[in-house]
Amino acid sequence: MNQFELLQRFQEYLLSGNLKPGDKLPGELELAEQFGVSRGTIREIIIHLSLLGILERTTRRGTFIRKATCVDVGRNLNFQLQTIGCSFEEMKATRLMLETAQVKLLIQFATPAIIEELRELNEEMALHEANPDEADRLDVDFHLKLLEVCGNRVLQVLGQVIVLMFEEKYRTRFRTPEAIRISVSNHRKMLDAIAARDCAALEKLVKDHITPL
Amino acid sequence: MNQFELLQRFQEYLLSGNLKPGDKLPGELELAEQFGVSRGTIREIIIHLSLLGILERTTRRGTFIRKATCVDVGRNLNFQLQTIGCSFEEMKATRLMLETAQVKLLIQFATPAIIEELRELNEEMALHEANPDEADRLDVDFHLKLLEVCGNRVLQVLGQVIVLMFEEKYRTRFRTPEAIRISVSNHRKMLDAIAARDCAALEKLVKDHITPL
DNA sequence: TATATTAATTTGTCAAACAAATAAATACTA
DNA sequence: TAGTATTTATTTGTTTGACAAATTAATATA
Repeated sequence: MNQFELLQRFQEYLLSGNLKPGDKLPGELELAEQFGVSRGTIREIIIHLSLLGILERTTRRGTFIRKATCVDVGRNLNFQLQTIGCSFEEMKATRLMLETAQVKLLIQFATPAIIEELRELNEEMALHEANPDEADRLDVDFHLKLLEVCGNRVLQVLGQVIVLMFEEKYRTRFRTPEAIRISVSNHRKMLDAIAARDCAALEKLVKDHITPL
Repeated sequence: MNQFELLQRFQEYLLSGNLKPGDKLPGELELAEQFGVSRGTIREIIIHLSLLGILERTTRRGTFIRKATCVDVGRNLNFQLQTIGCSFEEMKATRLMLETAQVKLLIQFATPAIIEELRELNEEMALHEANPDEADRLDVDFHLKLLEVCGNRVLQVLGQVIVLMFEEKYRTRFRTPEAIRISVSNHRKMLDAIAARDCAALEKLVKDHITPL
């Protein structure tokens, strides 16, 4: 039995085990015995799933089921895409496409409370126009929050992948206070359009926000 | 140094190493020394990346850079999304979104030669309406080919992930000869619309193709 | 020079060991 | 008896060593 088969069996064990986030798995030795391999071998599988964010290992306490977040999934996918080698233009076009697709969902699902939350995030970003790193982080948070609001976890994962890739590539480009100011301003307009449930306006704003990058 | 940090360092090592698919990595012992850990520890990282499809391990020959295919990415992502618990409806909505976004690109990039190639794929599928497995495979091929034509690798990967996830879920659903016949027929109409460079028609066909699933 | 043999390399797998810290069990005291 | 302190067992994190098996490199031989 090779590693891929063992992983397959372990994944089935996880999916069919009525296991909830927070549940504790048996110890490594017990699992090893259960799957008929040594501790080291089953450890490699456990660690793989842990690095994927599906399991959580607490030292000297055990292995637990973890509720993998979309961020984890996105982070992994991001690295895999990087190994494939995609251009900035391709990323940009895809981002525009994804965010255009978000427009209708945002207008449908963004409650006033959510809009307020987004405004706060954006205004916090406005305070850091002299600190590109922090502004970048808040910009990512802003867009991840937008994705969360859409209520589609598949879209959310794909969108997060793009946002994370973008941030990683974008870090190397110039990030002047003025550019940050423009971003914040664009976000404000977008939030206004969402609040006004103005689909067409939001679509145009999204386009104008991404195209100049 | 924990495993996540080690993984990070190893990923940076891979990305910054001018390494091409097929290149051989140093042996496990050498890598262990290089990263200041034991063989078992670095092994766990290597195996993780191997299970992700980024590295390829050939027994008694060594570890090699692998050109991770979209299939690998899709396989992993599929499991991760399952652990998150994405619904079929979420997948369907995302697929509709992605394929709608493809419309313009298809009309722009699909040369007569490519359209002919797609027609052949589709007609081969028509021959297998009594064989759901084979028809499924050809259906996947058809959609993967469509994605390839769009000329955007990011979109391509995201689209492939969805198509592959779809196929995995869809396999469990009924696949009657009639359903396959309808799919083939839809594909024919789509190809006609592409050949005619009729954006609106294609968009509608895509929607009608996915919505009933 | 070409071939055959030998040696070195490398992964796949297991076993054993120890540190460190937690959790459980036990003993002790008021 | 109840609460606390101590001891023991458990469990992960990590390293080391070992061996099989097969490939690759080096060497010896014809």
